[in-house]
Amino acid sequence: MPRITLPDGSHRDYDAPVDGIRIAGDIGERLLKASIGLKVDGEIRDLGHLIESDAQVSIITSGSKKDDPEQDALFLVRHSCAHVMAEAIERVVPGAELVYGPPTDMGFYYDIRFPVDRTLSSEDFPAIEEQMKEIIAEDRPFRRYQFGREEGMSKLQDEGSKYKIDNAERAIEAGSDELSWYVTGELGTDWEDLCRGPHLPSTGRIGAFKLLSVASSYWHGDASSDSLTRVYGTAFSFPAQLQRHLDQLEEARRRDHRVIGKKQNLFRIDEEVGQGLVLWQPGGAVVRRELEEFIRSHLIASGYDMVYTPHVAKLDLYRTSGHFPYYRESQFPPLLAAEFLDAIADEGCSCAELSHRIGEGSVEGFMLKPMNCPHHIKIYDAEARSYRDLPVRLAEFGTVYRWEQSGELNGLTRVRGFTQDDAHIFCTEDQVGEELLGCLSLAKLVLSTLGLEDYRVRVGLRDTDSTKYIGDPARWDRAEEACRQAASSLGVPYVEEVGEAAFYGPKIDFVVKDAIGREWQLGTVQVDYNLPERFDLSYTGSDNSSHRPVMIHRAPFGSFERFIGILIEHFEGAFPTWLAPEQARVLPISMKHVDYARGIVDRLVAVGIRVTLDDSDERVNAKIKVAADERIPYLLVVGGRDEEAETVSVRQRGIGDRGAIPVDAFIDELVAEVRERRLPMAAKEEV
RNA sequence: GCUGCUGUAGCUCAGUGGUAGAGCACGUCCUUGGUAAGGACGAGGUCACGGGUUCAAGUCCCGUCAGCAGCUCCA
Repeated sequence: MPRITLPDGSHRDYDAPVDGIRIAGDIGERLLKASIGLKVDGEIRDLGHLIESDAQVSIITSGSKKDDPEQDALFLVRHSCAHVMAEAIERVVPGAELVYGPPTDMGFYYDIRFPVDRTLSSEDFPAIEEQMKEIIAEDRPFRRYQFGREEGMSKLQDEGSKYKIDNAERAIEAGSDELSWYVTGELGTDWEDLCRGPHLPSTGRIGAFKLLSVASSYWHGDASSDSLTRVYGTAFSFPAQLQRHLDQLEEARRRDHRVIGKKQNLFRIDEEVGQGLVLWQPGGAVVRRELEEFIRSHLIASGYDMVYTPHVAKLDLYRTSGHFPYYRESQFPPLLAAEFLDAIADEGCSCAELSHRIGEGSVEGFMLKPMNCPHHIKIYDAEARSYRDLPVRLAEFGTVYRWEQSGELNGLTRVRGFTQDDAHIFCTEDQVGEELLGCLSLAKLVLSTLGLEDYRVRVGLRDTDSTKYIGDPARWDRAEEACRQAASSLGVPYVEEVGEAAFYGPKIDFVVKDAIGREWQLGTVQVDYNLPERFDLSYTGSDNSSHRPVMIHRAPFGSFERFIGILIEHFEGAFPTWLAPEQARVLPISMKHVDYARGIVDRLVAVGIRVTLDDSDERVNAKIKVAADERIPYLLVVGGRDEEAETVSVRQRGIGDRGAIPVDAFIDELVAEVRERRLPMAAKEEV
């Protein structure tokens, strides 16, 4: 006799198993009409799911646009839309084999194996969408049919899809007693798919959908397995929701750092220079330099020593550190010493053999550095260290080179040569906690100055069941506790992730949220017991005996390339004045006022402002349009009236025309804004 | 690396087998203009690169390189 407890705490008793249609109908006609599914003891179910015993039940409705924090309704809509799309694709492309089609955070996809002579492209979308509209218009019910294991498996054997058989085997392995199919309409005549569900009551409840893209994927995510075609789409209960989603995608495209970077001449990636290798144009170089100076000033104030190290080192260094040849796949190939090449050529060494020797690491030469730590370790080790010297904090904006797969490269956010805000702290074990907190606090300060106030940290811990971690478990426990402590005392949200530690120590990752709510993974802080061991580092303790220091790697912003890419998108190219490549532009009303304008430029240059003069023979309207498109923070319009009164007429980005301001007062204001690294008002509000 | 799409002027793009185009930017001239594009004229291209098909290729085919979306990867 099920007792159904509703979210408001009230309950209804039934004397027989009951489904959601009955429950919703008992509550009210309007609720029934809006109902699309159930949540039974936290699990999403079909609206028609039969509840046989006492349960907590809430009814999922297509509901109002804001009223679905759990996205349960979207889950149902999207999952069902994936089925509708699959049916449509099978109609359009006979012989397509379905593999797997789940909903995702933003929509859904279906992985499909196409006949060898057929591929799918976005040109096929209109035909598929047409079929989907028909299926939705028919408003066919989703019906669930369950079979026992044997019966279900034999049905699948008859159908003969190895992918679906595999799905079923996995479901059974995961403990499922039965297999279920969903039929879109009538069993035997309409389309069906092996599926765990749940689904909408009928296809007509899909209010709006759109196919978005096509990509390839691998069966089981395994690159050596079958290659599948993945079709992406998204779906909502209401057309207005879809439109808002598409608007958001448009907003993200407008902020694309690759587009803005090109338009504002911040950086270039030139194919003759190489994939993933960034050329910083003068404008982008200003942003980077300002950021470097800002971070450097905080590093120095926090007790770091700045160092410089070369971009290459001998392979031996990386044999000691373990980077070569172990991580060979993600490094640029070694630079082989000329003497070495000559010598093995004399021996008659073939290319194949040379390649093999590189693979096993038995070559002599140099390598572009994939990490800065070995160099910093050598600087630590250059002096005899005592416990009184610790912690030693060595910082460098160190450029490293990594051979990212070509498909991974993306603007500034994934590149092959990049400069980290890197530092290595050598300390005693007792100092680890305090040093971790110092790293996090420094990052917090920098992020808040840039208006990136919304972020969280992830603490990566070891999986105690695994054997891949090196070092003393007791020491691991202490280091993990120190990471937890540091993260929690920072006062920002943090999550712990077991199994995410590096093999050599636990770590803390930064994830920031930008102006439109997207999350970006920045850098990490990592505790390392491995490298001090490999390089046999030591310090003399107060007991006059030798001890092993602990190392902390920290690059909280990751790299300048990625960080600036994120900043470009965060600010939509409208940098705060202190970072803006061009901070002000003087716009004379006519050529008669160019001399006065030039005088203003000189005065601003004298106080360190980056300012230019627009002496083009254009009207002021045109000059403003051009400068506004370039997102210049201050436009100073000057004409006869200003010349007489010693003023500039200020147009401020984001505010508009502020009218005439005495030159001295404006200069004071601008200098103060830059010195204090103030944020533009708009950016602050949005965060 | 894999799949799909794309590569034409500095930028954004049109051009589907028959004499390379537009807008912006750039140059010259006219205009001397008070808050989001005044006007005229001009210069600018090995149509990514290499092969092939064809009387004829920016256009069709193959390969290479590069970009984009996703997959996989990210010490």
